[in-house]
Amino acid sequence: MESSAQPLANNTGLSKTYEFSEVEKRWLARWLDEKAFAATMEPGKASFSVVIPPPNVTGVLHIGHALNNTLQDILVRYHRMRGDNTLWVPGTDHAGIATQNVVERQLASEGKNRHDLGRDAFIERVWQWRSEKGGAIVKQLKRLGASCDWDRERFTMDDGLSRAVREVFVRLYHEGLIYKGSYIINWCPRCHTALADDEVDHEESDGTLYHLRYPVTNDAGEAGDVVVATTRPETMLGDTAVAVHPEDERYRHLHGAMIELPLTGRTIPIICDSYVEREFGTGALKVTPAHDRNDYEMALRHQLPQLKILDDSGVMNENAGAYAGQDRFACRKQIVADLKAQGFLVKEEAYRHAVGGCYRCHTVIEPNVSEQWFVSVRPLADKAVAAVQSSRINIYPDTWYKTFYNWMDNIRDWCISRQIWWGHRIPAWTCAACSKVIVAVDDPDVCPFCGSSSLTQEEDVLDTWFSSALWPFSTLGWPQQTKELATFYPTSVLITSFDILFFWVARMMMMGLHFLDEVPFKDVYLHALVRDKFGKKMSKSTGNVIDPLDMIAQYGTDALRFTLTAFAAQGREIRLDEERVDGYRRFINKLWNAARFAEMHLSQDASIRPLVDDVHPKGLAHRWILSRVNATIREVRAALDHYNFNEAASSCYQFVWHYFCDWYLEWIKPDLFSKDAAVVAEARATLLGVFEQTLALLHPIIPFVTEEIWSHLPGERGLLMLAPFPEARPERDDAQAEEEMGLLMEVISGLRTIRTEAELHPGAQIKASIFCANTDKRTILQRHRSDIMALVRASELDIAEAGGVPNDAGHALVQDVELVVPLKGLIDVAAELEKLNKEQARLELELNRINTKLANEQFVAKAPPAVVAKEREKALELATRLEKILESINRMQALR
RNA sequence: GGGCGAAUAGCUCAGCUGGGAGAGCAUCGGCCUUACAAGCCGAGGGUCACAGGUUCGAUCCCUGUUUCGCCCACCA
Repeated sequence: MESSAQPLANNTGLSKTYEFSEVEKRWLARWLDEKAFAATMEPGKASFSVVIPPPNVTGVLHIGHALNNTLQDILVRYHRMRGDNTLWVPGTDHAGIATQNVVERQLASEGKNRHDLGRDAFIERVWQWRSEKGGAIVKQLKRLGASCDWDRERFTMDDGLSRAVREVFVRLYHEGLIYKGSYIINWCPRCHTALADDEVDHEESDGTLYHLRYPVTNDAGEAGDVVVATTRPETMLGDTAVAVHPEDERYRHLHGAMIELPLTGRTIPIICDSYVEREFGTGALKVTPAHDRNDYEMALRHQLPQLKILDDSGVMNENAGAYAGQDRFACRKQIVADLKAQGFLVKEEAYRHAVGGCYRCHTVIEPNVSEQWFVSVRPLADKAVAAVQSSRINIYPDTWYKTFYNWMDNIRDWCISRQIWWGHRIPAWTCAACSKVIVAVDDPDVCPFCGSSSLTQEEDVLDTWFSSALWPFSTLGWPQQTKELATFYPTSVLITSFDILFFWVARMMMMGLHFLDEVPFKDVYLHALVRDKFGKKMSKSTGNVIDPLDMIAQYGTDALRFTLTAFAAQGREIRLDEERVDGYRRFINKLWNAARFAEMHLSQDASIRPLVDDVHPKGLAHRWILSRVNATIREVRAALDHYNFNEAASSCYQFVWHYFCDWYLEWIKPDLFSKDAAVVAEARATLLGVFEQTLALLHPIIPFVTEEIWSHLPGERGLLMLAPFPEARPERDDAQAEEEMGLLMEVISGLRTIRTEAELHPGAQIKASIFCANTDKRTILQRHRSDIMALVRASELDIAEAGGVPNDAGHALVQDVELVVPLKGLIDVAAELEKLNKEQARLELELNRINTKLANEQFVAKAPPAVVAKEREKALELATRLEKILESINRMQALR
């Protein structure tokens, strides 16, 4: 057929501007309709699987989710395109306390509480809430483009997972790794439940350190005083001893003495314990075993009684005597006042210290002694540590290893019971007849020990993290031996935020290794927290929250995804700046416009064939861009294989904008418009081939725009998301083309610089000379003479071995090549000079005016300093501009 | 108290086992050149925190200092 020298009709399929909102909606629907995200389990293929860190069912998508799920989606799409059996399991977490709080608030607004409903009705109510509102985050994840296998969505409370929870609990119990015991735990007086150590947030706060005088009664008759220091004076009502360090000389005479505890009339002993820090406070420590962990442990060592003075709501109980019924903080004030009145308060000093709060509701937690269920984690932790040490699990970035080991070495038993209703109720029953405890997977009807049918199930539920710990295998069907489990366990990588390394990641390792004897995931990638651009944590109260849904609405999902990817450098906190999102939106737009250009040249050419493997274009630019594509493919693959997401993004960006658009497309324009059909065909084929590869390469990061463009490229094609991921083809590496293009690009840039510096009109045609003594380089330059001329707008270009540089010429040297552009005669010097002179006059006038103003003492003294400063700035600016104008004038005059 | 990390252009950051100091944004100058002014072509801008050391050579490795940030921890 005839080659077309005309641009093809403007009636292209791609709209002039990229309407991301419409495109995203359309493709998401299509992907879901076609079940393109569904896992495959074809024999003989490699497997790639990921389980989503299940967001709380109460959650809404925040920027952290957006980051987390973008990174997962990139890997999942990448591996799916590589042809692996790929599964991404989605789901949500029942989030015990958080969800119960939400529903309780709802009830409160109706003037009710959960006890009004009773346990069963309340749980029913939570399920109802979940079916109405619990799916919000799932929709948002879809909108983000998350290519999860949505038909496999799981919920930590659904039947299968609940079954797994029971199975695990029962097995651990019978192995002696779960036990019930009385111990001091963190108690939230608002949520009315125990909290694990890591569910307590310690925050610095300003408090007061009270020094209290306790009178000593000594049998020998030498009465004296001991002064103790405390931040929580109300707990003195529960003191059962005062401790001093055994080697503290100051208190040696008091060993074995007794103290008359003020306000209570109780008498308590002085004990010696080396836990006491002699340097702190007075060196004497009041001991309140029921309400302080260290005191509790000390009390065990000394067989001291535990006296509880607070109830579960943080209200003083009957043991508080006259203070019973007071709230703990009100009581604190009262006690201080009373002690002061009776002369027992020695001093108060301001004191900054860390106070523990409930991680859900931020209520100050109260250490409390109670009956709880625990997991003995030591044996489980040892397996996890061994797996990491032997590299069966790798952690990225590797800075986390040390933290991980350190934490695992100091791990304590895990308190797994929670005194709430929403969650997996502990599968333990007590027989009223024989008092034995039955722990079983299935609800027992009768006591297996005595046959009695009066069994009472444990009231407590399990810590939310208990079920999350099973997530990698419970979601795959365990305890059944499913095909999914066989295909996808262990999962390939876990991507999560570092702040749940211990809550969750470590516990998954323990459970996976214990029950399946295999790691739950081979790699762990811990990403940073997303902060604002000043490095501050985002929080509603600070008002610096960047809402991903806003970003999506404003800039598009792809722009947000690309931004997050570009920021995801390992081991670095992410300071998200909205301007960057806008910047990457422009990148998407650039890609869109390149697509429009490509489409213009490709769409109506029925004979167009994409580049096939055994065809090798001859044109330098084609060879060069194919070589660049190869390099980029390698970079992106290597980056993704090593979780260097930012590098993948930056390679793509560099390739698309600078190699492909700035150089390649500009370079091949003459080819595309050529009269020579072979030249046109080669250009079109290469353009199509390269563009296809580019889209495929970018797809994992920006799925929507790439899929849309892909669908408009000529030829029958399926979904891009299921197309093969590009592979580097060594036969297309072309060092020679890279070198030649490198030289030409430098020469062209050099000539452009001369043009710009000479202040030539960009449209003006120049006559340039190039002198190059190097024969090889000169040959290259001569071969591409017309390319150079096109790209620097030269009407004439001499390429010679050597020559002289005239005085009135722009001159530059790149790669041993002298670039010369004679300036004379290229522009209308007279007209230019007139323009410049006018500008000079204008600037001088203005400058004069400001200088006069600044010379005026009155002005400088009385005007607001900011105004004066601004005037000075302006003067400086004008002066520099004037200087430049004068330079130009000089140059012009030299040309005359 | 223990541990970890960071310090590179005005801003946000790359710089992946030692040899060229880089990107995006912002700034300045010039352009609506037939994909893109959401663009193009150019330009300016850095004692790579500081001080030592190793090396032919240090942003990079070592030591110390300073300043930030984070995590863990029972000093009441």
